[in-house]
Amino acid sequence: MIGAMPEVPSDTAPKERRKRLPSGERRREFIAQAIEFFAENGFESSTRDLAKRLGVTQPLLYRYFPSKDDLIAEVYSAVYVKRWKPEWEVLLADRTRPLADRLRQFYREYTEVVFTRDWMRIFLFAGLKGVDINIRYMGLVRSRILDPIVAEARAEAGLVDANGPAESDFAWLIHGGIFYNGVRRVVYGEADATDVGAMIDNAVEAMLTGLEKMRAGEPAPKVRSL
Amino acid sequence: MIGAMPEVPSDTAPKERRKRLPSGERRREFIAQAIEFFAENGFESSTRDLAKRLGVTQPLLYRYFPSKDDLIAEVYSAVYVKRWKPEWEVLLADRTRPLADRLRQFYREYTEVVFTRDWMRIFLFAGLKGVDINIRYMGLVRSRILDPIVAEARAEAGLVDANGPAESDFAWLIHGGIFYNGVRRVVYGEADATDVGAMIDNAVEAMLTGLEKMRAGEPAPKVRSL
DNA sequence: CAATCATGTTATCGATCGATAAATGACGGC
DNA sequence: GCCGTCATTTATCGATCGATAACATGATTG
Repeated sequence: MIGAMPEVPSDTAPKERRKRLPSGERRREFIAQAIEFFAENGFESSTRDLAKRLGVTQPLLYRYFPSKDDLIAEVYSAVYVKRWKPEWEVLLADRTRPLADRLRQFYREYTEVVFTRDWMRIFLFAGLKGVDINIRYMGLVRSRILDPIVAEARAEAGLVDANGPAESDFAWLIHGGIFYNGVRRVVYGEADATDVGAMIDNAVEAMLTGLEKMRAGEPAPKVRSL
Repeated sequence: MIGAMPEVPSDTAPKERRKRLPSGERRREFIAQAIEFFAENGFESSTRDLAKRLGVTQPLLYRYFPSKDDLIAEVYSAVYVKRWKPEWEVLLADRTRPLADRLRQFYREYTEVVFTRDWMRIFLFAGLKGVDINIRYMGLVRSRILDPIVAEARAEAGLVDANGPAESDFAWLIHGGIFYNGVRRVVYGEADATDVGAMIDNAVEAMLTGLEKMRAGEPAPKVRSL
């Protein structure tokens, strides 16, 4: 049946009839499309629908991935690991600039990655599925982002000792507020009109003033760096 | 087969062998258990597993609900509608008390409802499923909670005109931060150790000071109420 | 041009899904 | 104590799921 009617074989088009891609290229295409597919429809969607979207047959997926779960693991890796920018940690630690500047730039870059439909939805799907990768990711956010922010804020105020747990919690509060703004935008389709940059500016200011107030009850700094 | 071995009919126990509950009572039990079941396993879980948890057979569900989607709709209603407390709106508008007090009490009561495993997970599952009920719920939060908060803050400062969109956005930021704290607690199992009350107190203070700063650039109030 | 091998498809299995029809059995009214 | 009503179970249907085996085909190489 299929193939009997050649459905207008456009000679100009790349003639991408239906076959023969090199292994690596095909695999990359599978993962890239699987990200969007699972982000949109959830991980419980069928491999047949994914194959249909890819324009191949379903068993072909199993030539590239041993099981559906292995494909999903590749999706996780592509989204979580490969979109994390190590330069963020460098940026946050750059004491030649005021911390407020660094935070504004960081959250602009961070939201550019995270405030996307596939990142957000895959994060939420994975979280509800109970996979450990989300917990590890939040550990990364704490250790590489939030704790450094608190430390930088203390350093800018002339304090050198360790962070208190309350400060870390407050940084989580603002960070979570920013993140949830992305959830509202991307998952619920709200807040499109409002400006991300303005939201970030207000959030950064609230974070810094909140951290400052939180340090008010502490003893005066013994060493002033500047 | 079943019934041939009475599997130790404990005479002391309520002898809940396997049958005959009045219709209304059975229906309520189904919905109550379906909330926990779907919250834990997602809405794509099978009706057979739900029936097993309930100790009944799967077709019995279809005598009480026309379809699985109808049962899910009942779950939504039970979680979203019936756990919303109208007195929250009264509390927030009670101008005999300082706004900070009202906010601290409100968020303590609100998180008592929302920071539960089934509420949180059903909210997130429903959001990813794309059902409109979540969008309507967030409209409720804005109109009954956040906009009133902004209005109360302006009133306490002696302003009487309408809210600006930036203030509403900032209220969403802090509210989202509180909500996301619940996600971390309930969904990801983090932050159990830290105190919810302390987090709320810091969040309320940040919200009020943030709103105050946001009004700083505006013209002076023409009418002072007190 | 024929042999080879990796890519891709066809066909199909066993399990599980939501849902329906028919049989069963517990309980109250008489 | 029988009887009918209605809650509940047994049995089953058609669709869909992940996965596997067997077959087909295009490209490469000698």
